[in-house]
Amino acid sequence: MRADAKRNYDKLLQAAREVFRERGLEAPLDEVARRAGVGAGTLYRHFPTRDDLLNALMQAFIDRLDAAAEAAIAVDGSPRERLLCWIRGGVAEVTYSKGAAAKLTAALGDDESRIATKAAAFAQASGRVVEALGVDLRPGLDGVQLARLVGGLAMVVDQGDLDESSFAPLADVLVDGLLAPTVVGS
Amino acid sequence: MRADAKRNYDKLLQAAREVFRERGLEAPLDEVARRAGVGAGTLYRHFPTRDDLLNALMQAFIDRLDAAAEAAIAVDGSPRERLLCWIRGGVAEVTYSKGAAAKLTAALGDDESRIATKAAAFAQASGRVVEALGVDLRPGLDGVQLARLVGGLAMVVDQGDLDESSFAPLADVLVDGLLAPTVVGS
DNA sequence: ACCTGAACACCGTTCAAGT
DNA sequence: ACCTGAACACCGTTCAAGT
Repeated sequence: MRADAKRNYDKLLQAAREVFRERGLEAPLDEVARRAGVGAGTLYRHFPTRDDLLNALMQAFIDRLDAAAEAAIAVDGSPRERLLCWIRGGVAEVTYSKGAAAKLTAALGDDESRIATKAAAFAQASGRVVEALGVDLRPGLDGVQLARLVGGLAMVVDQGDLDESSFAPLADVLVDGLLAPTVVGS
Repeated sequence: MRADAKRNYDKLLQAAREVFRERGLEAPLDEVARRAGVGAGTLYRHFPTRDDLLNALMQAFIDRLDAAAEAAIAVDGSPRERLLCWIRGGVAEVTYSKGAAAKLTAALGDDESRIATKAAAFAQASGRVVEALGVDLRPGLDGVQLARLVGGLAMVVDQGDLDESSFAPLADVLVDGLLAPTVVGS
């Protein structure tokens, strides 16, 4: 890639990061080009669709999501506490940008999605938590299912601008439902 | 309301019902006006915003939701079966139109929403199920919380086009988390 | 009173002309 | 090769002119 192209590519990513954070993932793309100081055509050359731009932005997001999963697995406490840590961490990361939860959850079952690799990373991070919790979880649960539930809760938070006191009881319901019957109520 | 105005109002509702069903809740409004055979201005006179149009359409939807709640309460079986019936019925109604789940869930905590009355009806239907299940449910649960969880699951189904086999385990997680600890695992 | 539809605004997307 | 930005298309919304 030519030096000026690389520079424009980076300027677009930085501008998109700012614009999407301020105005959500449906923000006008011409604002992204304008703030990056490039023509509209340059944006479309580098990122043919909005989701391609989003996909490039999401690398850092996935890194944080992986870190949240590792942190949850490493929690020194009960299975319940480890699971709750992942649900809290996962929801917090996935709701970082308005609309991201819906896009990621939709991409979980769609290989054709432009952000399919990011959704797969979300499912894999969930899968690592599932494996770490092992027999403490209800049998048959897999990473995709857990990611869907975390994504669903994240969408509720995203749509409703829920604060901590509204979020906590919903997370509790999810945790109790996810734990193996013998552990529930302990 | 003048006779011709009433006629246009009804034609717009019928056209919107068809267009929203075919193309989702974000379908172009000029298509609604075109199919109703009226000018664009007439649409905006009767329904200043898209959500006002949606709100008018949703009356029938709320009636079906109420019926689903009554049916769940009347189920001759365990609390688990009654709750599962409501979750299945609620999700089925709320996902009837693509995008409806997200709109309704967002409106659950927003009195300013143009569909606030419909969201309130959703919460009340959930609340009736909560009351009917009484001590079988985890303590502290209210209709809004249950509606949020049903809405979250409905958004997951809506976003991912889930089939029955993918939906069932997620509904099971929710049911187990919602039941009182002493009942879980029975 | 209510309706029509042309007109304007906004934004996504393309492409001819430039460097 | 890559970039620019004018141009086109689409759709939401308004409003002057009609009935």
